[in-house]
Amino acid sequence: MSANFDLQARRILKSAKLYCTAGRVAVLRILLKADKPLRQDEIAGRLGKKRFDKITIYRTLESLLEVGLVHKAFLDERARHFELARNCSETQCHPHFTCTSCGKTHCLTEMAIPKVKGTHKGFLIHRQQTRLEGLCPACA
Amino acid sequence: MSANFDLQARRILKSAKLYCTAGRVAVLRILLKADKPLRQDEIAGRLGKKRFDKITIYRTLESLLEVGLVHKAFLDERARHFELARNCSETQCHPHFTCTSCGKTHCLTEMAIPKVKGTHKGFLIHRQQTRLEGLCPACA
DNA sequence: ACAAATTTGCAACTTAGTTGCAAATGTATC
DNA sequence: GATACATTTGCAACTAAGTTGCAAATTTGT
Repeated sequence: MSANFDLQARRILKSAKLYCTAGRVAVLRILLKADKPLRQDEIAGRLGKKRFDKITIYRTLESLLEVGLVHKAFLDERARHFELARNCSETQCHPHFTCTSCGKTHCLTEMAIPKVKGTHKGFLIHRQQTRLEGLCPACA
Repeated sequence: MSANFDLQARRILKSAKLYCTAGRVAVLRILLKADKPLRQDEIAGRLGKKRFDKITIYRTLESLLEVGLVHKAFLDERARHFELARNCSETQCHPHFTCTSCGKTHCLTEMAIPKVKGTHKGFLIHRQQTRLEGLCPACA
């Protein structure tokens, strides 16, 4: 299982034409296993004894962003959150739901958000992201 | 005109049962005149010679947030952006559009975003915010 | 004008993220 | 697997954004 994620991470990096380094494999592995957007320090925490400098983690995320493998999530928090660009179309990312009671964030990957049409008063819309707030099943 | 904004700001503060202080009037005035979400330092810049400590500005925004007069905008920037809760319904804020070419952000106040229905797999959705990306009229 | 409640400013601090550069690692080629 | 070149890494020092605690100042209701 563990090895599988590693292999998958390596394949992904290779096909994105990125140098396949220990740090990148480790970060990508964590993102592959994650079910929600993570902050730099959360990623660092999940690295366990494989320690990488925070700047390395930031730069890895930056590289993954550049090739479109990773997206930033827009949450009501000070730190940036990153996640694999999964369950996303070219024009729309899956919505993120944050519970106003417990504060936890969930990816609503199966939810269909109506898309806005391509142009509006001269604005050419390429991408759409939705943030939802309310009560999660545990708090409702 | 100037005086009108002041009066308006005072009235708003009064009806929100907030202490009507010079700092709050000044910040609210700026938000009333603004056509897009502003950062703390942008507000400070627009205060001109009326100087207030940044913490005062932050706390003012915090007070206005608490009574629902102000919202945070979700943009791809490090600093938080605040705007008056205008052109917003209880359940949905107007979308923010950021141009990927010039970087400017616009409020698309007249745009109707389809609302997600109330509940989804146990998630009770109260509020929805949309972020759009693409090319603005000037860059398209 | 007074007392109580609230807000303000300051200085010091935390947290998130960035810079520059030399050392280390990865990749392609022989 | 050694070489040369390109890219990435780690460090230390830094910037930017936002927060804290508290005493002094301001606002409000009476």
